[in-house]
Formats: sequence, C-alpha cells, structure tokens
Amino acid sequence: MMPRVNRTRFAVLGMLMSGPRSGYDLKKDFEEQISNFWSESLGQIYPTLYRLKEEKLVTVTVKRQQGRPERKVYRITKRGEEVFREWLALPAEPIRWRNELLLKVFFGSAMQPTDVLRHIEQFQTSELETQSLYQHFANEIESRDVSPERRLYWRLALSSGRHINQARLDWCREATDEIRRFTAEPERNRKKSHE
Amino acid sequence: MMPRVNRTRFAVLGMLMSGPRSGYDLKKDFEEQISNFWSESLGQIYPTLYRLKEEKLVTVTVKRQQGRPERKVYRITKRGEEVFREWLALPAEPIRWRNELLLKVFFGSAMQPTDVLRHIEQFQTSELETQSLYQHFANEIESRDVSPERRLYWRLALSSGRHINQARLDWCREATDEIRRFTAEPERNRKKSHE
DNA sequence: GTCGTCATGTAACGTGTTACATGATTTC
DNA sequence: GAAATCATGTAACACGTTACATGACGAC
Repeated sequence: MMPRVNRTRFAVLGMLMSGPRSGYDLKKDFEEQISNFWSESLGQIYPTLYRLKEEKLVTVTVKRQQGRPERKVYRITKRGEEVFREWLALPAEPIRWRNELLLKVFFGSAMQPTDVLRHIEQFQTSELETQSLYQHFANEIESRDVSPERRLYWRLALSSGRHINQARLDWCREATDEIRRFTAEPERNRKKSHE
Repeated sequence: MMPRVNRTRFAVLGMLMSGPRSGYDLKKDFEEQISNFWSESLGQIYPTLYRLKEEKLVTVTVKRQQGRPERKVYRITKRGEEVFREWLALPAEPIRWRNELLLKVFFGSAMQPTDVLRHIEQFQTSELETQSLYQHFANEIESRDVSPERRLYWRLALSSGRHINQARLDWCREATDEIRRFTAEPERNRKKSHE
C-alpha cells in the first residue's frame, strides 16, 4: 500500500521553521495565520510533535512558569529542516473537494426552491463573515514583524482566499437570480423532460 | 461524543433519488456528474450500501447477466426518501479547507522563488485541465434527458466550480507577477525586517 | 498476451475530530 | 459563580483511500 504523505507533520515543521513553539502556540498560529486554507486540531498536533521528537526532527525544552502549566517548546533540527525542504520541493497534491452545500444544491430538485434559496443565503452569510475575517488577516500580516519575503508569500496565500471568497459570493448572487427566474417562469416549470 | 454526519450515506441516497443503481453505477455517476465538488471511493460505497440496506433505507435486486458479473441494483425506499429529505433541510456544514499548494506558497521563503513559481505553474496547469473538463461537464448536462429543474441545479453546481476555477487562475497570474516583481527589486530583497 | 471494463467486496491502514481528563488563573 | 485561557495529553471513533481478491469478456 502507498499511504498518502502525512501533511500535518509538514505543516508543523513549516511553522517551526520560523521559530520554536509549543503545541498550544502552533494551534493558535494555524488559526490566526492559515485557517484560511489549513486547519489542525490539538488531537493531531500533540501526537505529531511526539513522533517528530522520536524521529529527531525536532527537540524539546520544558519551560516551567509560575501559576501556569509547563510549556514544551519545540525547535526544528537540521535534519528536520532537510526533511521539510524535501517535502516542499514535491508537487502539491490536488485538493479533494467535498462541498456539502453544492451537494445539497445539486440535489435541489428534492426540495422546494425556497429551501435551496435558504441554503444559498446561509452560505452567502458565512462567506460575508469570511470576507471580513480576511480584512482582519490582512491587517495582521501588515502589522507583524516579518521579512518582506515572508510577507509576500503570506499575502499571496491570503489573496487566494480572497479571490475564491469573491468567486463564491458572485456565484451566490448568480444562483439566487437563476432560481428566482426559474420559479417565475410557470410554463418552463411545468414542462417535463419526457414531453 | 457527537460524531459528524456521515455524508456518504446522503450522497448515495441522493443519487438513488433519481433512479435505482448499482454500487458501480454510483461510482461512475459521482465521477461524471459531481467529481467537481464531491468524490466517493468504492471502498466507501459498498459498505454504505450494505448499511443502508440493513436500515431499510434501500432495497436490493440482484440482476444476473450473461458473460458479466451479477449486478446488485439498489432502490431507495419511502423511509430512505424521508431520511434524505431531513438531511437535505439541515444547514450545510462549512468546508474544511486543506489546500496543500497554498501551504507550500505560505512556506515559500524556505524555497527559491523559482521553486514557488514552479509550484504555481503546476497548479495553473491542473486548473487549466479542470477548465476544459468543465466544458465537457457542461455538454454532458445539456445532452442528458433530465427535468428542467434538475438541469438548473446541475448547472448551478457546475457554475460554482467554474467561478472558483477562474478565481484560481486569476490568482495564479497575480501571484506569478508579484513574485517576479519581488525578485526583480534587489534593494527590497536585501532589506530585512529588523533593519 | 496485456490492458481496460464490468462488478462486488474485504482488509489494512492512515487521517482527523471530539470528548475526556486535569487543574490553575484570569476575566466578566 | 461561570466561562475563557493557558497547557498537555489520551481514547474512542468516524471517515476515507488503496490494495487485495476474484473472474469473465472484449479490444488492441
């Protein structure tokens, strides 16, 4: 069997490339920086860090703090950097699409058109929220003290999200219009495929 | 624990709403009709059909054929339709993003700019392939004998893919330009964040 | 002769989420 | 007094893919 590469490993290693962090920090960074196109849960991060440590791709330092739990700070090793760069050079795997909203729209004829419109409206609302979240991300990028090169790539990754977010919003409007137009045309509505 | 709804069940039930099919047929339909935004493997489909049969949401008829293996044709039951419609009315779950290309672009500063450009180019190539696949899908939709309503929703689901595909292609061009501009500006390149 | 299609199914394995477990401190 | 934050970790479970297993037929 040819198991798919474990991407969590590389997402974690990549984050550690820009400085040592704890598992908890990593979770926050994933959310604040790339939740746009990537997510990891703590239930994935902690075991992954353990395995990376076993493989000597990272090292750990335990930091005791007063009034707070201990922090395990992970630092990437030379070997870790090598392994990360090897993965980075490989072509990216295609995205596996599973869009539940589109599945429901596709099966739309099993609902009332108003129900389909409601689904699209909900989707539109969440995409509008995403849009304002992206503005927040944009501010985040510009306020952080990172190299111009890192900023460039961070901006580009965000920009992709913005393009797609806009495309989704455009589609919402188009879809809403077309469904409304369809329901407003009674003669076309009545016509069946076998006629 | 609150397990996430098994969407394969509903994708299968939804397909069976428009007529009885075998597991093999379902796989083909998923690919030819909605591979755009949904995928299922046979290793998921067969066990799902078995479970749906146990739950009496579908019935089976074995069709013997000469010179070919038996076909098990599944038909959705009244109860199956009810269960499907209940799911259909629920709000769609948000998409869980995991875009490996964007992850690699985000970590771009660990590569040479030319390597990032190569990744984007590969992505662009695959998106151009997708674009022509969508043209094929569009023809497929118009040639099939389905009701105007089903055709409407099928078109809309495809249209979403086309919007996003175009957005990705636009982003590829933008990203390529910006990386080229960055590498062409030597003084900006040299400047570090701590200066 | 090899490959693709038709057709079903199981086994092995990896991926990923959520709940549970623990417990102090800070904020509302 | 409740809830969020800090902080780590395990266990249970669902999701999903690929490989394996079987076997006939038709095309190149």
